[in-house]
Amino acid sequence: MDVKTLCLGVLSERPMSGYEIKKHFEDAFRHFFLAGFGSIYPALADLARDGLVVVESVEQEKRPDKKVYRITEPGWQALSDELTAARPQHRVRSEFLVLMYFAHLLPKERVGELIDEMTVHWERCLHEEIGQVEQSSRLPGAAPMMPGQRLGLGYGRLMVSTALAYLQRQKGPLLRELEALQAPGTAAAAE
Amino acid sequence: MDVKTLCLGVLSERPMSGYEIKKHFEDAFRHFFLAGFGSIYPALADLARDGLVVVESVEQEKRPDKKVYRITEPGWQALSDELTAARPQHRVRSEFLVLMYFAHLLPKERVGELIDEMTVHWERCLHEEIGQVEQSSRLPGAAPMMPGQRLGLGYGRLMVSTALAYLQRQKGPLLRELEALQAPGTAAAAE
DNA sequence: CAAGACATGTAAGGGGTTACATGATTTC
DNA sequence: GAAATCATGTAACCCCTTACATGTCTTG
Repeated sequence: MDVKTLCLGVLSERPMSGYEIKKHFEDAFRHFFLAGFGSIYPALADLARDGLVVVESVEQEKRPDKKVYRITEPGWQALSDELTAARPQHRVRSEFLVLMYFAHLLPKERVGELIDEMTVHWERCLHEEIGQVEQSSRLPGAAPMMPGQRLGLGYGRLMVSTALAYLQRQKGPLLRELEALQAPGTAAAAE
Repeated sequence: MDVKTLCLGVLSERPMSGYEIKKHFEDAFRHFFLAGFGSIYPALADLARDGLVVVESVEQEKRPDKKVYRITEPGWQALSDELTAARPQHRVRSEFLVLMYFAHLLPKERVGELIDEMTVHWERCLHEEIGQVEQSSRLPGAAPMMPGQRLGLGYGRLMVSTALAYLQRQKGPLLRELEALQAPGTAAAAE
């Protein structure tokens, strides 16, 4: 499943510009799918070329023109086909855990810093997410969240908070074990 | 951080062939970093070209020759530099959660199947992992696990089992909500 | 006055996945 | 007899990331 399908997907909710699509990506599936302008704009151009979306230029005052994309009938069909054919994959690529795996090769101060950095990152994730959920639920007329969207959001929050708690539990013990390794009787310094 | 660094990393434990490195990747960091032969073999060739590893061809009876790679002094330095410079990133790419996000566009039977498929996958993950941990701890002389390695393994197990429990909790409610959406008074079938 | 939001794109490059190519041995 | 394990590699391709390029308006 590629960025094109994701664009079609968000356009199934309502017409949007490329810029808005990126924001929507960040709001809706930040913790399981990300894409930059460099992938979104070419994807939209491809979709338009293939007739899966139509474009309308909207002039704006005091702003650059906006190109609003709207999904077409063939677009709905393509989206449906794509969603039906897609395998439910799920991959994690974590440089952080790789670094932890090799923690015994690093100074233990650095290991502590890495854990702290990850902690801060995940805490920000959690707060931003909660903020957004409150935003959407606050607006009375806003489109109600679909059940699957709630599931995804709940999943993200659960994973991040679980990971955070685990890290906090493990940090102390890990650093103590590393210390014990690096100085078993203070005799290992000279090779 | 790329496959080259990961190869150097596992070679810091002991000399290995490309084939063994792939197995090690699968054993040690299956749930946060994967690489196929198509990335490992070229990576090893690059490392050898740059003098970060040396190769020794080992002839075998009834088997193709093996090329055993060993890390060099410059290799240790490069590994150290790489680990020091690396940012602790952590990305998830989940087609499964994208599919759940668009669950309302799918037949609810398909949604159930997707959840079941993911459940089976994660259950297998968990069992294989437990099997491997038991294997390594059973062998008395085997290299004891480094603290960071235990952390990574624990993280993986916790995440997978948490995700599994969440999915099982949410499956029923999700399907019921989708049903309610698709038939609000049995009137939505005709567009 | 700087930073960030709004707004759209291109081009190069990098890195990984997939498929192809080959072949013996062991296990079910 | 088929499938899995052991064993190494190449080549094409695809997709994404990053950097570049441009400009206004608003907010701190």
